[in-house]
Amino acid sequence: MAAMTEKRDNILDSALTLFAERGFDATTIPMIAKDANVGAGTIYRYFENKEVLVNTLFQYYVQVFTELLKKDFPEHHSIREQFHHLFQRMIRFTDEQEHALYFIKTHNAAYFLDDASREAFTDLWTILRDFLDEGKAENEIRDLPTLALIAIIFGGFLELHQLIRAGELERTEALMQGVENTCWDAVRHHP
Amino acid sequence: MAAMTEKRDNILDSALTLFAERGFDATTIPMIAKDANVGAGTIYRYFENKEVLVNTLFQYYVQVFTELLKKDFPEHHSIREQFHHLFQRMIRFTDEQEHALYFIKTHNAAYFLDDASREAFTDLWTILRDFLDEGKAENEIRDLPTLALIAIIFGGFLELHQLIRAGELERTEALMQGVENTCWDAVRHHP
Amino acid sequence: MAAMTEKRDNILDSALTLFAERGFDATTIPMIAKDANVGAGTIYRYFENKEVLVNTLFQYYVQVFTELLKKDFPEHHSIREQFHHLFQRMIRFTDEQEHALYFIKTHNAAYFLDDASREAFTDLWTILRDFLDEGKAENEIRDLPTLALIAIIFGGFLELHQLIRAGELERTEALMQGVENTCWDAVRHHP
Amino acid sequence: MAAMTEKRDNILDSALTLFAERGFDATTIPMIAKDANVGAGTIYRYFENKEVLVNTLFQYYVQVFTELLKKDFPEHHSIREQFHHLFQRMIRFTDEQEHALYFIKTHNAAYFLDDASREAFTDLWTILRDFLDEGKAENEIRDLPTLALIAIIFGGFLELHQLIRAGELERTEALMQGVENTCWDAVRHHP
DNA sequence: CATGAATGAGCGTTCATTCAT
DNA sequence: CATGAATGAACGCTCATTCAT
Repeated sequence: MAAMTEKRDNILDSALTLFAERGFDATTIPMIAKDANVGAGTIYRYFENKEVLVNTLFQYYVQVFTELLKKDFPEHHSIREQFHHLFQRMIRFTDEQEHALYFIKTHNAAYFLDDASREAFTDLWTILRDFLDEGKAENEIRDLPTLALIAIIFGGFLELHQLIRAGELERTEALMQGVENTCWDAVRHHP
Repeated sequence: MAAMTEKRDNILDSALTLFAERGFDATTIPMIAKDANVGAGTIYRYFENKEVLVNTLFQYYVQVFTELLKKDFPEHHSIREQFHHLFQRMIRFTDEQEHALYFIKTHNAAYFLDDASREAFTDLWTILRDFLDEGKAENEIRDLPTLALIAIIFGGFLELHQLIRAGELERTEALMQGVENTCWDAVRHHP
Repeated sequence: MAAMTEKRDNILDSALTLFAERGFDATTIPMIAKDANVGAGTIYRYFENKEVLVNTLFQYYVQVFTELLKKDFPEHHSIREQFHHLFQRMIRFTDEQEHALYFIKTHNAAYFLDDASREAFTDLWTILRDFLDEGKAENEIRDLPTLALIAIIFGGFLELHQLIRAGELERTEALMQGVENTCWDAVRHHP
Repeated sequence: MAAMTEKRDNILDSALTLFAERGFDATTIPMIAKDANVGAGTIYRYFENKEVLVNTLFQYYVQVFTELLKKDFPEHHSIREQFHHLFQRMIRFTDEQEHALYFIKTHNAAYFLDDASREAFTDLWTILRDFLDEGKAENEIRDLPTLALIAIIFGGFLELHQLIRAGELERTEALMQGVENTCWDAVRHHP
């Protein structure tokens, strides 16, 4: 059972790893096929072409990430606690899905992303946007365009994640704690 | 007059934009040629090959940026004033060459960079590292790995810059002022 | 049946003809592909690149020729009979593969030949050299540098072969007989 | 004076040397221009294109060679003396025009030769043809198709010349004497 | 006339995509 | 359905040829 989509999943898994490790342009379809133990032609039974494959992958992991952030969101707790929730989930996502966030980070501005992918990425931002807007209303968050604040937190966090992935920085609890504080100090309202 | 290097400059300009927007691998020589309004072969009169072109470009903008940061650096002023200098120069650099910093950030670890490019990048890196290390020594900057601090500032700032370029955010003096404060609050030591 | 290597053989056949007629440098991959009725990319399924193709071809025909000369060599017969054996086999080789010997002769000193090709050619050379040296030792062959004798026989024979191929001379048994005698009179010791 | 064709001569000289040393395909127009101390465009003032240049060159030297063989031909001497004359002139031509015969030898079957070049080459053979026909009539020359005899002498001689040029054989008087005897023994009538 | 910067066709090669099996 | 051999468009790059100076 479930054999019908097994190949599809293998293809997606292999594609994720290879896109993260080598990038979209340097990853060939035969490479993915070999890693997924399928024929090159088989990939085209599940995905119209290479761009559809990468967009499918991108949207899937952006949605997984989005849902992870949303789930168990401490609606009625303090802004600081909500920030902690979001930040910890971001960290958890990078821990659980070794390649996913790196793939998202390195491909989120790519020329081949379609509207659905860009929209999914925007949805991800919406969570942060709503949170920050609420925080600004409560005077807990700095009065700067919300988009700008997201860019700073997200851009900073992803850049850091990239360094950890590249092995240039060690992922310790202390570091993650420090980064959370850093990002919080960046966006919080300073009296 | 000055027509002798006009084509070379057009090529470099087109290459910068395309490398920044699509990346080195996804940018083809015919694309650059078309954008620069020259024949594909003409590019090879000025640059030995595609890798020499990208390295020339990389070194040029890294050096321009490095010199811009170094010039008039307020050596004996406060860490905050030094931060202000660096941040304003970074803003000025992105204003003057909207693609250059993004190009540098997305290509600084690329497989095709030669020794001169890596060296130039190290020089740039050194300015920021020395500044942050000095700041940490004076207890003015947060005690986090220097690499992490640079990642957060750059990652955040560039993500923002992308939004401005995309027209999603308007570049006002007030915004830039706010972003500088945000980044300062991120990295400064909070007593 | 046997369809699996049909394309490979077509490619080799076309390459042999074109390399012989135009030379390696003037023969393009598209030319070979067109002549072999395959796509240009197909050639690269069978041969890593153009140089591997030409080396494969070279080694193959040098070996075929070498073995043809060696087989049934009348070791203990007279020099004249040995000469007859070698000459008849050379004629047979050109009859069976009209371009092969000319291809070998025009490419045996080429810059793109690899070690295996040079070695194979040396083996071929050795047969003729040993025969002529033995003949000189027995005072049956003219006392001229062995290299010169080989050059004269091969140069003469191939020039003639070209005339036959061009249709300017008819290949009759009498002609071949006459040519063998001519070449023998060229190299034999005249008392 | 004579300045008007000086450039043309320089171009032809450089082309001869380069075609002989590297072959037609591996010689570029800029190479010839540089060696001849003219601009690349200048070559096109004197020769319509690269093929016209190589054909002009080919025809010129084939004619020079042809005339050298014809001049002072010992019409009423013995066949053997006439053969000696022709052979010595062949040798003299290779001595005087270091690159010319090698160029002719390596390019006489090339795909780019036009009708005039092939005709000139045929004219060269005509001298040998008339001589051999006369010799056959006098029963001094072997009874084999004249074309075949020319191929053997000429092919053999040129192949040998190539070895000398390549440095694999030393050009001594004894060798040249031996080669003449070899060729004579090849074509003469053996009673 | 002479030039050489500029061009673009065509090279060797790769790889996304197709389709006969 | 699954495959991988085959394809050909498009890559980076070279160089014969043109033409503004």
